[in-house]
Amino acid sequence: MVQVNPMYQTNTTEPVKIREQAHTLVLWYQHHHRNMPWRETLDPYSIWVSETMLQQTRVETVIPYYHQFMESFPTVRELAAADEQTVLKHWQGLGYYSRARNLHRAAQQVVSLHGGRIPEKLEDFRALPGVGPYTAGAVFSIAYNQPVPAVDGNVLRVVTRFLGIFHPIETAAARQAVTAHVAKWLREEQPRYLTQALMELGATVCVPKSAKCSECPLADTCFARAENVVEQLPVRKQKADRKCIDVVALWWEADGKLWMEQRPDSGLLAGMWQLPAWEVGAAGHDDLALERALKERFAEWVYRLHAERAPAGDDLPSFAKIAHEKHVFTHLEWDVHVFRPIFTERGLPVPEPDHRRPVPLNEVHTLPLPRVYEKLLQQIYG
DNA sequence: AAAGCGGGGGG
DNA sequence: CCCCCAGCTTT
Repeated sequence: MVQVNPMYQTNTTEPVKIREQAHTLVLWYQHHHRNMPWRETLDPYSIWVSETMLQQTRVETVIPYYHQFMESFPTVRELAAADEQTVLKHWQGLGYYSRARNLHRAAQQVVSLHGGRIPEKLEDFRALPGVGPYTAGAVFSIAYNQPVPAVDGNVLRVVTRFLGIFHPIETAAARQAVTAHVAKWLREEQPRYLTQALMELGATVCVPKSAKCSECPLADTCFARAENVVEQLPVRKQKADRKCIDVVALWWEADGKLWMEQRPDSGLLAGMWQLPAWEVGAAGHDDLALERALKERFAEWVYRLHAERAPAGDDLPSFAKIAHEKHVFTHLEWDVHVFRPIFTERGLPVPEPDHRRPVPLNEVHTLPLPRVYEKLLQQIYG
């Protein structure tokens, strides 16, 4: 259990104070909120889509994706009926692609298990893939106006500052304390407005750096404001540092088609398409070492079914480097080096299409591509 | 509890 | 360069 500083406990947690705070928050929200596409509807499906896109993603980034997505999939039934690659294509560039695949599967479950209506029982909605405590709280409080807390990064920042919670926000104790306080506020106002007020306050006033405390409706009784520790909250644990990995990728064009590969069904960039590529270990290889590594992988792939025709080491085709792009993920870093084969006169065996297949050049852009490969293709096409 | 999972905007 | 964003799932 997280103890709130006793000095401020009476300021913040008395029932009459809770009511005042909730009222102040909603009043502030009604005067200062920004307009957003998903704030023009109470349709639970629309709000669910927007909340899913907004996970770990800024509002400005989401807006164009939201419009396109809702135009293509106006209802949960149309989303359920779409194929996964089409849904992923709509998500291209947003990141965290499991969100799209989970939302798609969840839509199918809504149709098959709930008759196409978004569940109104919290337990049922929460059981859908990709629906965690935040999303459930957001949809239920905003669309259904039910007092279910929606605690996101904004709310964690606002409330840890307001109450002076110094436990790292990754811990269950801190989140529980924040959630409990939000639950008290929710009972005093329309959940729909209270939830959005907290998020809006965190997004526009109680921001991570240079918070605008002079504009804050809670400034009077805010712990961090009074103690001058606004910039020190919330407390976060430090995360492990990134690994850097060299990746060799292949540009192999023949007969107007480009060899592409689909990534595995789980893990990083699951289900997305890229140039045939192989990770070759920690970054820092020189181009000669990279080419050598690619030769090995290439031979393993292309000559696998043609062992008798496999040329000896020096007779393998050589490769010319044609592009390079560094790409930073949250937990790792890729140095992607693209090589083009320089074919010998007798040519090469054609591999069996599996997760790799030749794609007509004018169809490559229809596949869902990770950002880094989007950039590389752009570089190479010119 | 910790790690895996994208991408970009802003200080 | 670092931080962190309307988080969820798996281990």
